[in-house]
Amino acid sequence: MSVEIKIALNEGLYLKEPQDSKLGRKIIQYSIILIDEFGFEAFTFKKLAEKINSTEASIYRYFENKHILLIFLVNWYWEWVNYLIKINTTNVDDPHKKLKIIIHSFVSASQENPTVDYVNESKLHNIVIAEGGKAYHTKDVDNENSKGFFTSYKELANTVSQVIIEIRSDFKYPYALATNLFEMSNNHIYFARHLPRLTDITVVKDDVKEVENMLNYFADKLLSSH
Amino acid sequence: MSVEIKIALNEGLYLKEPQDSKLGRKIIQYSIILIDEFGFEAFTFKKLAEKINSTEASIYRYFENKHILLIFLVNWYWEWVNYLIKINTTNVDDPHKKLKIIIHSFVSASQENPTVDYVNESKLHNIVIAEGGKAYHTKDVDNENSKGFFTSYKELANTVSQVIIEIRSDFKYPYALATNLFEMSNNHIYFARHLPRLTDITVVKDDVKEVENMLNYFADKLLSSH
DNA sequence: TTAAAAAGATAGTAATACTATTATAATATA
DNA sequence: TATATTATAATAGTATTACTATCTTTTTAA
Repeated sequence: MSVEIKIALNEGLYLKEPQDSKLGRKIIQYSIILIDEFGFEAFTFKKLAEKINSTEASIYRYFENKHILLIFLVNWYWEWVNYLIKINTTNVDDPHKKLKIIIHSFVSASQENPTVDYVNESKLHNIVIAEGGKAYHTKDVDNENSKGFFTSYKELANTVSQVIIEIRSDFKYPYALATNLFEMSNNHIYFARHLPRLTDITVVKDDVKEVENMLNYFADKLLSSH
Repeated sequence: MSVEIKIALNEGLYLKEPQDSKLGRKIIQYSIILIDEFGFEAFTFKKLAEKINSTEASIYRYFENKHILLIFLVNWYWEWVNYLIKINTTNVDDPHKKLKIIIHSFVSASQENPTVDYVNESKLHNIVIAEGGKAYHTKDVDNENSKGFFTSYKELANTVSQVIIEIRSDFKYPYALATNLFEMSNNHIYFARHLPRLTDITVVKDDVKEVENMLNYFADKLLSSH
């Protein structure tokens, strides 16, 4: 038995649902590979078209431009993490345990099953780490936000904040802590790899347990009652 | 009496020191204004040249490209904040007080004196908030890091981490907390303005006291001894 | 089998991110 | 004050990027 997953994303993010056609899935698959390899700035639809033996024009039938494609991919990741958190926390009652599972999902969702065959979750996580902020750090953010392009992130923040409130209902900053744990996870994996003097932890060969320990320490301390 | 400040930055960041000539200072001044107005992606040397009645070629004599210019500006900000922290914490012995001053500098360095006449510190802070991450989220980060392009951020992180260690010498994550306070400050000002459901605080008319309170709360709680 | 939809092929445009060259203006030094 | 040096401006040009348009061929679905 295999589990079929199709992650439903805001319809404004694509001109034609890429998950429903062969070419669309190839666009997702190879855009992840190329953005991971060359970085977002050097990534172009032309290079992608060459890679998948298609044309720029065909790719433009799916995505308005590469910026929207990036938002699509990052949303996919947010949804994916939210989905994993949900299945991994069902039947878990202790909110402290739930938060540990959440933090584990933040640092290593990419190593989880089930996987979607045209998405390399590990590379996608690297894209979120290195380029994710560019999805919403743009002059068009208010307009894009009004179209619901960042709803998945808000839902993820909401999921996490609910658990935080379960732990301590009087905690003043549940949303900020939720987003901060997510951002901090990505930031410090990036720092450990590229700017190690900006952090205390190390990441050796994708072993992110130090990041996980740090996030658990921060969360526990911030949510402790004394 | 006026205080002359010249912030010394890594020499690899420019082809010719822009702070030493009229045109160079105009490039700094109006690049800040234009990046703040149009965002980094839509900002071009051509637009800047038109704005200051000069030419693209002349600007290219100062900066290799707009990405390096962004790194220059962000470095300028990091140095500026570090400088303010230093003068505002001299003769302050209590490290708790020092950390409060640091946090105040993070959220509102731009409202401090003394100022440099060709730098609008408030707009520069907005650039750091909205575009700052793009300075080091690039495929070239390791190469640029090896040239010392991010030294100012590391020095800032070091300054702050020393104070953290003064407060609690056994704290395991002084650098991570230092950078996290800085990143969190910028992130949550941005979230409050553009993606309010990702945070708990509000920022009305550049009044960032809620962010400041939140950072103080986080820092105190994380560094409390029980 | 046939029509509709999807994809491919090709061409073209405006803007971007530069580089090169030459001319002119400002400044520094003898 | 003349002259050399340097800085800036003016102009032109190129490769690449980020698209748009149109037409043909292939695939799929009724």
